[in-house]
Amino acid sequence: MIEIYLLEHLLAFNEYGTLSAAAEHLNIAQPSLSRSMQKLEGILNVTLFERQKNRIILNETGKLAAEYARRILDMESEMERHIRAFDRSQHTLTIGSCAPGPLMVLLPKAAGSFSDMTVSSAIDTEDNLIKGLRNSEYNIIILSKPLEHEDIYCKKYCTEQLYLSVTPFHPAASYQKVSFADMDGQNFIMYAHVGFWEDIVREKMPHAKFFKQEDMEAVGELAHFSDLPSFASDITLKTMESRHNNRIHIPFSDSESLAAYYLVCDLRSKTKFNSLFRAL
Amino acid sequence: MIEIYLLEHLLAFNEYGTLSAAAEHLNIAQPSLSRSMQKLEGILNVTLFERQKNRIILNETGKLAAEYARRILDMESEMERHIRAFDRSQHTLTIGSCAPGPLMVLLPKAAGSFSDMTVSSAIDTEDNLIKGLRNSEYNIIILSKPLEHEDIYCKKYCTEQLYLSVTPFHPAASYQKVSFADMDGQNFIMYAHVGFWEDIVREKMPHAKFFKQEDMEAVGELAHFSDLPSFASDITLKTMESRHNNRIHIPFSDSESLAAYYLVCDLRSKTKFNSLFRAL
DNA sequence: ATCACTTACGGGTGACGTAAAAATC
DNA sequence: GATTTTTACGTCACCCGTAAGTGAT
Repeated sequence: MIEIYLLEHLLAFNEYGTLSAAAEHLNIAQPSLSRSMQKLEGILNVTLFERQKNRIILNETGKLAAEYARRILDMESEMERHIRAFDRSQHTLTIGSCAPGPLMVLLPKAAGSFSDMTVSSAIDTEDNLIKGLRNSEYNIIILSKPLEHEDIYCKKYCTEQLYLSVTPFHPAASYQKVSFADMDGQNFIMYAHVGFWEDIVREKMPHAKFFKQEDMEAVGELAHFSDLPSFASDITLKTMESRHNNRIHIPFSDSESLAAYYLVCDLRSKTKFNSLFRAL
Repeated sequence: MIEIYLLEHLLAFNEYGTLSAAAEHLNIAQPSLSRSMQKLEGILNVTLFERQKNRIILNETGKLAAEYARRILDMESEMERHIRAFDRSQHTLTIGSCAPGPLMVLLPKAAGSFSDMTVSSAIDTEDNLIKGLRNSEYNIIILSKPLEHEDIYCKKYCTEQLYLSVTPFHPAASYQKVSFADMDGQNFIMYAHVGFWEDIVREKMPHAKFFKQEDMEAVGELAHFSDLPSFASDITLKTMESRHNNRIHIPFSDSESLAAYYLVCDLRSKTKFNSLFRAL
């Protein structure tokens, strides 16, 4: 059998035209390369070069050999790349969600159920989530609507109620409930990665402005030191105690302010996640 | 890079299920194979096996690796096979003909023009000749009709006149000319590989019987020691003097008994054969 | 003289074999 | 006890580098 290093040497010679130049690029001595080419000819029992006294050129057979060398080396590279990627995917659980709320609940449990795996997560649009599930970029996705399909497992997970978060001095502070219409036109502090919530508040409060903060900490800081209203939810109020500071939280009354979440995964991989699903 | 021997080892393990069995078939010691598998994992920086105390099994990543190993080794085998075949074809000139006559003239000249190449020849049907030229099984073919095509070079080569060969005691021995109809119904000795001539004599003498001889020598022997008529041509009479022994040769009068031959080759390879074509 | 290739020779890596240990059946 | 895998250790092959030689530019 022809070992890979011989194919690499052949390919380098094909690329650089002389043994010396190719040897230079391969970081080996030139006589080594000379011997490699002779060895190749010996293994194949075929002449690959036209040899002049101080010049060596691939003949037609040699060019064919170089072509095969290229293909084989390409396939080896692909093998290494693909196997490493596959191994990564075997040890990584990627969860995509249409909103951060359900991740706050799910991620700790996932980390517990799959302690040997790296759990990563992302907020994405529902369309991208579904696409990503199909091409294995996501292992589990969380949608705000159920997804019915023969190859898909889908299970209702939890709900999330949106709250308005204001200082005690805000006019709405004494309300029991508040509607989007009540707050339209005001300026809000908002976390940048709220997923589908952004679509909802922009649609329901078309005249409002939203000061988006990339950093979750920044939202807390700004809310603490400014009078601007912001958002919260039953989930964030439970998981992030700090958000209560000096703020009054009033549930929105509109039906859109109550979201239902659905856990979705590929039916083939459902068994892998059963331990997690049962723990919910 | 992963050397080929590692892929061979992996594939053998995949096939035989245990290191010991695979090592046996590879004709290496079993610890060597154990180390090869560890080395593979090291190069890829990936776990390929589920290891129990005295058992080792490919995991999903390992199965994927074995699949790639199979593909790469298959491609290597194909490379070796193809290159050796190509090299052979580079040193072999294969001439196919619809009849043996023109080969008798052409082969010596081809051997002279291409002294560094092996010249081989075959008699075949015209359909097979044309197919064989297209897929490079033949480099040059000789047809009884011209072949017009944009990628094809075609040149009139020579003619061949068919003769009847009889003993002086045969009724036809005194004829100046003889027609196929005159001889229909008689028994002939015939060389088995006369190509398209067989179609012609069978068609023109539907009631004749032909005793086909695989061996060219056998035709001469039988003709010498029997009274049965046989065939000759202006070409065979010129190139094989022995055929004259005790025989009278009378030309057939039918138009079909005069064949015209055409040299045909691929237009791309015409330059390679120019020296031969000019020598004609 | 410089460049390009080949041959000759010595060195070090690493692939292999043998031996032995540990674990399972 | 038989089988299977892993670790340890010594050996030898072979791949590489250096040096030297030949021929061409």
